Amino acid sequence: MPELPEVETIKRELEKAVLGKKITKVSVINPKVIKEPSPKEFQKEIAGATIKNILRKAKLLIIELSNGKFLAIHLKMTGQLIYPGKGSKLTRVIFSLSSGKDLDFNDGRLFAELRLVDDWQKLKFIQSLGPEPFDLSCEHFKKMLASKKTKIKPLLLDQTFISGVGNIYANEALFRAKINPGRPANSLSQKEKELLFNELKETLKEAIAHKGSSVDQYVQLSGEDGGYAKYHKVYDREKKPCLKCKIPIQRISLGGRGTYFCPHCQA
DNA sequence: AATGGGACCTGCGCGC
DNA sequence: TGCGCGCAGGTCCCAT
Repeated sequence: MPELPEVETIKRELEKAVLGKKITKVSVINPKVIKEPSPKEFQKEIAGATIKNILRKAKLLIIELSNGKFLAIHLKMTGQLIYPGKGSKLTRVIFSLSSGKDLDFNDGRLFAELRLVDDWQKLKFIQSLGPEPFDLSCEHFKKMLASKKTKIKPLLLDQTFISGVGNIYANEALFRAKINPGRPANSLSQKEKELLFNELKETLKEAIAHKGSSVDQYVQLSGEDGGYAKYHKVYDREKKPCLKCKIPIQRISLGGRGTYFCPHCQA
C-alpha cells in the first residue's frame, strides 16, 4: 500500500491518537509478520511499555517505546494500522492499549514486517536508504541523476537512490514534469531535472495534505480512505483520456512495475 | 552497473 | 457460476 504520504499520514494520526498510551497486551494472530525477535519475545517485551514517540523514515514507521526499544513497521503492499481497531479477518497483531481500545495491525498479503529492535538506525533497510526528496537540494538531485543512465522511472522507485517514492507518485510526478518514464536519467535537461524535482516534492506534499491515496487497501488510522486518488492524473488510468490532451493514457511495464503515461504529453 | 525474473502472499476483476 | 489469468501503493535475491 503505502508510500511516503500514506505512512506520514498514519504517523501524524498515531501521534494524535496513541502517544503516551500504554500497550497492555499484544495478541499475535499470525506470527508470520513478526520478523524479529521471536513472536513470544516480541509479545513479552512490548507488553507493559508506553508509546513514547512516533517516527517515520521513508516508508518505514518507527514507534519508540518507554523500555528503550523501537517497533519498526513496514506496511509493504497491504499493511494497515487501525485505531480504534475492530478486528477483521486480516488482523494479524492486536495491540491492546490503556485507553481500552485496540490498535490493530492488518495485512492481507502477509508481506508486511514488524521488528522490535534496540536501535532502528542499525536496521539494514535503514542503512541502505537514499535521501528523501524533502532532504535534498535541487542541486544535489541534479548531480545524482547525472551519473545514472537507468530509466528514470525505475530509478525513482529505487529506495537506495531516493527513498519514500513509490509507484503511484513516481508515475504522477513524471506526468507533471512531462517526462517520459523510459528516458535515461542522465538524458534529462537541467530544466527537466529541476521540474521533476519540484513536481516530485509537490506531488508528495499534496498527497499528504489529502491524507494519501486509497487505491486498494490503504486506509488512514481511523479506517477511512485517503482523499488523493481522485487527483491522480495517470496512475491506474490506462486507456482513459489524458486530462490535458485527451489522448489515451498508456500502460507499459518498466522494471516489472505498471507504468502509466501520456504518449503525447510525455513523448 | 544495470536489467529481468521470480519470490514472498492473498484476493480481485476480467474474459471465456 | 466457475476457472484461469493477470494484476496489485514493496522489497529482496539471483542470474545474466
